[in-house]
Amino acid sequence: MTTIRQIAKEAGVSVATVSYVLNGTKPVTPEVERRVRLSIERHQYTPSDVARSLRRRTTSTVALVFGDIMNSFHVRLAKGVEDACTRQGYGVLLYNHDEDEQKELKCLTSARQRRVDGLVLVPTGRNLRYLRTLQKQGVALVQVDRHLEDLESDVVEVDDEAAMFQLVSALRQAGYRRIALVALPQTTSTGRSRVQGYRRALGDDSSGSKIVIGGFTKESGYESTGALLAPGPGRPDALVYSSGRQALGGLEWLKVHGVSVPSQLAVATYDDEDVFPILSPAVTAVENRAYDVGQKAIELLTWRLQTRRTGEWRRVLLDTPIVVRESTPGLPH
Amino acid sequence: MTTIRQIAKEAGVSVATVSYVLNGTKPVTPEVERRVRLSIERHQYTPSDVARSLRRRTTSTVALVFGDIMNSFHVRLAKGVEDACTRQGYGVLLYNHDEDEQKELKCLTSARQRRVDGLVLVPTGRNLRYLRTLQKQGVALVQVDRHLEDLESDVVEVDDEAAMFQLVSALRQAGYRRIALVALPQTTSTGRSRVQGYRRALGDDSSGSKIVIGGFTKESGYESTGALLAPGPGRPDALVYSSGRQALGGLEWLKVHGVSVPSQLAVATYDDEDVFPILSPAVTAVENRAYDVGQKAIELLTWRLQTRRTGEWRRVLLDTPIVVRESTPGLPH
DNA sequence: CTGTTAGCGCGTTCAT
DNA sequence: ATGAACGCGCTAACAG
Repeated sequence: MTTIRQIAKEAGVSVATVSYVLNGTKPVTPEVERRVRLSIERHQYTPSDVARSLRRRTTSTVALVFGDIMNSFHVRLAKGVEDACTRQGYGVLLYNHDEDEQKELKCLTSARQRRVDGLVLVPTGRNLRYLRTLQKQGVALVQVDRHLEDLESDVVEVDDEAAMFQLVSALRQAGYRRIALVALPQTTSTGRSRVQGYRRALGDDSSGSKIVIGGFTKESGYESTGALLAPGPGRPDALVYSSGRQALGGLEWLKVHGVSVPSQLAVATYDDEDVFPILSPAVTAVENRAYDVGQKAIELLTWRLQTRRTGEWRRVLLDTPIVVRESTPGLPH
Repeated sequence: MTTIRQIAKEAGVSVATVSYVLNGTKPVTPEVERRVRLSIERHQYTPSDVARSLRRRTTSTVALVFGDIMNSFHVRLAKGVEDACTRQGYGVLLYNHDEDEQKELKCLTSARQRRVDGLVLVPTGRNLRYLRTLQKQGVALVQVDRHLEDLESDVVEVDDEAAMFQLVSALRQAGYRRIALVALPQTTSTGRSRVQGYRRALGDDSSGSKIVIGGFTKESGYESTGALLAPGPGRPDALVYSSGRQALGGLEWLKVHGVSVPSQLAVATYDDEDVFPILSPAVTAVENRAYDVGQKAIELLTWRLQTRRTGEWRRVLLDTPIVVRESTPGLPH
């Protein structure tokens, strides 16, 4: 592979000069520049980013670490991050931790070893210590979608509590009385906020309250639905899912077991999967602004990297409109 | 940031020794090893992959370049690639080209500059020359999902022609007579194969044949459906989409315009989006084995990288079962 | 055998 | 416009 020295030799100049031409760092005689460019062209020469990174002590790379790219929230997040990074000249290294603390640590280790400049993380377990050393070493960290209580960093989230409160309140006002919730694991801030919003909306009247803790997968939605709709008294008249994946699984259960939506049961969910509009009935959902979250995260990240400042952490809370559709008759549009 | 020299100094040995301990390259006295490890531990030292890459002339990184991660095929592909790469110790750099030739070139340029070892590419336009120089420079290239006719490389694809042939044949045997097709742009091998399969299945009887060339987006599916179902004679009794995105858009059109599936119109599509089972009616689809494609691609890639062989290109063709559901009454399961 | 010295890989940047 | 040091880890050749 061609190196800067070969270009220099062929153009009859020093390597420094070639570097100046390449980066426009210092003025260069037109004639010399011409010769250099010619040689570069002839060899299809491209400077090595790895050598460059070594010298500059930055890699222009950010790691994107989250649970599972098959999750619609994460896909959009990835797209938002990717678009923003491309605009800013950053590369994106992709890591899935599958909501497993061990795997997450491996991702973080690898990212550090690769000397990424920044880290966009949907944190799982408590790899606190490690994240802190990362920060100390100058890696810019942005937590997205959820955050660890004991870790100071920039954070970009959606206002989960408010959205869930709004959704459940609207259901109550529409006359639903036994509103059940499929929650997320309470180990995540997101999971907790959504339950809080639900509780606050129900207020003192927790008679119809019913919560099952589900997971992040379609399968967990399927099972949780079965658990909530077990025959017996106090069968729910409305079901709220905490994630799009859960809802997809849940809808499958309902379809298989012949529960008709919305006549027998109203359904609403977090995360606006892009099929919800075309389902029959179309599903009411809390819009997930994952794309915006990704964009914003990179915005904060690049600001940190450019200013090299630390402290005064920012927390961005995006509000999330509810899109009312056919699965919840009675809700105001 | 800690360097190998600081570790060496603190442990009272030379940098070479530390390197040997790190990589197990040469045997080292237990006592010395202990001291080195202790110092490494104390400083949370991790060797820099960028320095390592510079020296080793490999980056243990592959670039994944495709149209748009929002596409279900690409998501699964990404997951397959990611899983396989993680197992093999490779990092994954993510690039979207949005089916735009210019952007694709930028992705490729960036990937080259970063000195990735390999490239998993869903090729768009004809950046042939550039891809060839990449190959000459030792970058392992695998084309996936589609391929450029004039570019020799390893290829992993799905047997599009066969799948479409099978699907349309089955529709004919079930009694459908006016089977319309929403195709993909004919600039891609995939787009062409799917049309070929369709044509071959119809045989001489092209009377009911009707093709509209759509794009890669949901929106294009929406519009194409409108075009095919314009009032008039010879209205199709079955509609086949060439991609999951198209189908999602198309189903929205059908829902909006009150066309009832399957009583007025049968629908089948390529790409098994994971909501198809829960739609009403559930949609018949050609399973997309994107995850397997990704796995296989990395398998070929790492083989190339390890053996450093070139030539004798392999082409892997995965077969894709058809999953018959409710949207196509009469089809055998 | 164990450990050291020295220089490489490639681009950047400061002093000349 | 140039020479040379530098960033950081690897490894061939060499010494004890």
